[in-house]
Amino acid sequence: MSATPSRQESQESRDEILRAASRLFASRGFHEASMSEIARQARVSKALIFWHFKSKEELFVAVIKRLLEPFSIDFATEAQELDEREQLKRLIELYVQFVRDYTGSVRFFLTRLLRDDPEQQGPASFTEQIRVLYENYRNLMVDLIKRGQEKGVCSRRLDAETAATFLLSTLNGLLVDVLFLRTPEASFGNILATLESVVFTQAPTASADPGTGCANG
Amino acid sequence: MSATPSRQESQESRDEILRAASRLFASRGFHEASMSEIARQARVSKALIFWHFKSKEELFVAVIKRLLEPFSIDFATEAQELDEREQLKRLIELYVQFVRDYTGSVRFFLTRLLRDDPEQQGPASFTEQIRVLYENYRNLMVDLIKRGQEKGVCSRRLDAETAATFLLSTLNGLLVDVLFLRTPEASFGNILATLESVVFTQAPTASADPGTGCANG
DNA sequence: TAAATTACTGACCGTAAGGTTAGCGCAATC
DNA sequence: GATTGCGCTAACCTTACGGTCAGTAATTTA
Repeated sequence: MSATPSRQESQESRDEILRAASRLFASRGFHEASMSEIARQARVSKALIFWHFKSKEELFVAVIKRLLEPFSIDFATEAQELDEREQLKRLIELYVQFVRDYTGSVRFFLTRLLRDDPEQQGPASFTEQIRVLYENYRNLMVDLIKRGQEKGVCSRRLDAETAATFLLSTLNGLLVDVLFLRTPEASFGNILATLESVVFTQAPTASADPGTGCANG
Repeated sequence: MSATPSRQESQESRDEILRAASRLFASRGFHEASMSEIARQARVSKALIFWHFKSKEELFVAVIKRLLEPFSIDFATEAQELDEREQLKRLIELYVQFVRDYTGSVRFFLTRLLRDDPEQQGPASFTEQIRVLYENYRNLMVDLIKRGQEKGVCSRRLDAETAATFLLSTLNGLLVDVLFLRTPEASFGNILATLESVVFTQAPTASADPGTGCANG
């Protein structure tokens, strides 16, 4: 805990910088987050940042990498013995949980996604990375629904692709509501239940469920 | 079309500036859009911008006002003789259409919404304005659903508030999909149909509808 | 037609940004 | 125990920003 630099403290200062940078990039965006401010918050000199990372852009990329880490859920091995219904529920739960836990990062991602101008970007671009991640999650969902439909657990009213899009859209929308418009989360559970009533067939495993699924006039 | 300024050309140059500013603010955000670049694109001197608007912030506000104009839909008078079912459909259609027509503005709004940090803002803030607009739209929807439920046109499986949240969430999610992730719009129609099957009771006015609403096992 | 006003510009200013450089103190290597 | 190199900083450089100002040619007012 002294001012004597060592191999190990180098790593620590690097981390400190990444933490400060994450915070600032997330709350202000790339351009409004200044290197001086990052340095101040990380309690190091600005020059040290440029010693660790050769440009602001490189620092940014490092931050992104770090934020993206928790996304790599090894879902396949995590929830193998559950049936399709429960696996799907768990997948949705993971999504909601992730957004809750990493709200800052999600905001950050969305901001970047929104800003990056349409099309024409290298395949290694940030937008592309996120799209791939999202696609993977989505594919997992499509597979689950397909298998669920084969076993009669999922409704066939929509094909799996459409059902997944529907599911994800509503989840994303809920996310937008809470994140952007700051709607109270009151109706959240209710809505998830409705969602489930759309993708699943009638519940075999009973749970606290007020509505009985299908209303007619 | 000469270089002679006149009362009328003042208005024209002002418009030119607003157009350029809209474009740049939308594509780059507030901070990355520089006054010099706006001036260049509007083909006027930077000083003229400061003659029309006393600061960058003021220019920005003027741009916002302009972008917000098309939002004021006088829906009430537009679709009075339709029944609740058709009115709701029309309301959804308007939303989708708006997002399609003003994608740039919507991106812009979202970016702002995302950036403005949580809470603590004057009630006249931009975020607040948009939230009010959104609330109005939402209330319209809630009212329609309530009336629809009374007349048996809308399903009672969800209370009107929750149903509206559900509807809007999915719409927003679809929007995010198309806007952020650039998912093909293929499944769009299918999903809207599903949405309708959730909020409405069984269709009295028949249309091309493959699924029969309720599947069991 | 002289004075005042309007619409406009080029040159300029202070500030803050991203980035560089010269060099410091400490730790390990020989 | 001198030398090498790592971790780090203060001070500096260049560039681009938002914004100002003095001035000018045309138009309106008198």
